[in-house]
Amino acid sequence: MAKENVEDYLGAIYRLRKDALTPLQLSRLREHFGFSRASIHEMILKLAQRELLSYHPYRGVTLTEAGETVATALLRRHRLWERFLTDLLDVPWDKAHEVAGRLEHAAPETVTEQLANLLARPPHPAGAGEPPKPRPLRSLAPGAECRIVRIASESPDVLRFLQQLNIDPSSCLRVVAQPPAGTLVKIQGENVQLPLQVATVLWVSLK
Amino acid sequence: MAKENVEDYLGAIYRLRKDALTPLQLSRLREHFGFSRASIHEMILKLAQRELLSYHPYRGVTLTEAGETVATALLRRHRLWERFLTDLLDVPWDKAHEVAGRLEHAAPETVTEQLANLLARPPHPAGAGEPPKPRPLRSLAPGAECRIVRIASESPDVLRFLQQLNIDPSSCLRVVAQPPAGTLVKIQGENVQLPLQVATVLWVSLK
DNA sequence: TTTAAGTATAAGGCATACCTTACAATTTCA
DNA sequence: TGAAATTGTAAGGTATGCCTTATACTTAAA
Repeated sequence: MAKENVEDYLGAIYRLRKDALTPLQLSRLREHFGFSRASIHEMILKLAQRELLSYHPYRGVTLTEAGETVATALLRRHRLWERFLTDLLDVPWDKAHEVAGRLEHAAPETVTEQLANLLARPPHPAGAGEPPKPRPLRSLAPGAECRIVRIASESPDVLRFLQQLNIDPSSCLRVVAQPPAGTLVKIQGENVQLPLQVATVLWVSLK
Repeated sequence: MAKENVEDYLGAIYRLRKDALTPLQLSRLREHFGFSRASIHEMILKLAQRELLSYHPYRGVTLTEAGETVATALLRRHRLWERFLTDLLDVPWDKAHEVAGRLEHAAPETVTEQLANLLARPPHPAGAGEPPKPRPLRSLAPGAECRIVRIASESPDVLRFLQQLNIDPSSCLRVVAQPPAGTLVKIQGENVQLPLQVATVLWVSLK
């Protein structure tokens, strides 16, 4: 059983199960990977046997402690490679996510830690006080100016949408309106309507 | 047929066939990969069918133009990742070789080119004149001072030997003697006898 | 020229992670 | 409560890249 697949499954479960209260249904995994029901099921049984997760038929799966350790380590590596790609290599945001998904498996722990050191040298050595806490974009009142700090989605559709508008973490914008259908923002001098699907995954920090 | 395997075979053939005059025997590949004769044979037939190489039974294989293109591109990527790992992440030389062997498959061409840009910014912005041309260590007379610039081998034994002595590209040394059995050098204040197997793969630039 | 060493090839196997099809069990909701 | 939708499970299949064993062929050296 390939280490890479194990990690991918555990990582996906960790990330998809935002709501830590309920188990993650296998159909969510099915959507995510695009594999057949039977394949997902097969893998889940194997992972359960290894005690990396527990499986409750008709309910879903939950990571065990061991499984969560693997998943969080993977996530850390993923984020580091992603930052390396975007910050140092200027790879566009959505592509970085994809490539990081492969690099994260290729480099051993020790190497990734070195990568963390490299990235630790910040390009903008921090100013004075604490940075403002991130908040969901949807929580802002019209008129607010902010900077995007996180994109809480991995959906290719969402990432591509943002990519096309040249929006990435660090983009600055002003909220124009918050109609129910989404959020209207002014970014780089242009008014843009962000559909709910997109607006809800953006986290920003106020200016 | 996985892209990765194809590349590994073509890359190995390219590198092992130093002497471009004669085809590379399958037994060399067998030594290199440690696979069975039958497995090597099987892959070679597939690659020949794709016209990435030509196979002459009992003689060996030669890369076609297409095959060579793949191999040289791979080699370039390999070297870039290797430099990234050693120069920016301080990964030890032998480990960098191994890890680069996996990273080189994970990143697409475009990303690797960005990596080349990143590495192009030299840490020691070049001084005045041209850097001295590299020469084989064995060609130096006793007394010569030099810096290692290249290790023209991928044998794990050689790399490990050098690693243990803390010798890597950038190490400085002085030639003490050139007996037939190898090269006696003074490095970091210590006299070390480099066996021929090692001495012949070291390229240096004079100080 | 014969023989040993090296090389080619065929045939059959294994494990993995996918697949489809078909059917059974459970849950949800009208 | 009963039908519809979802989910689980079994059975059998595919492709890949590796394996071993066995036999046949070629080369090179005595």
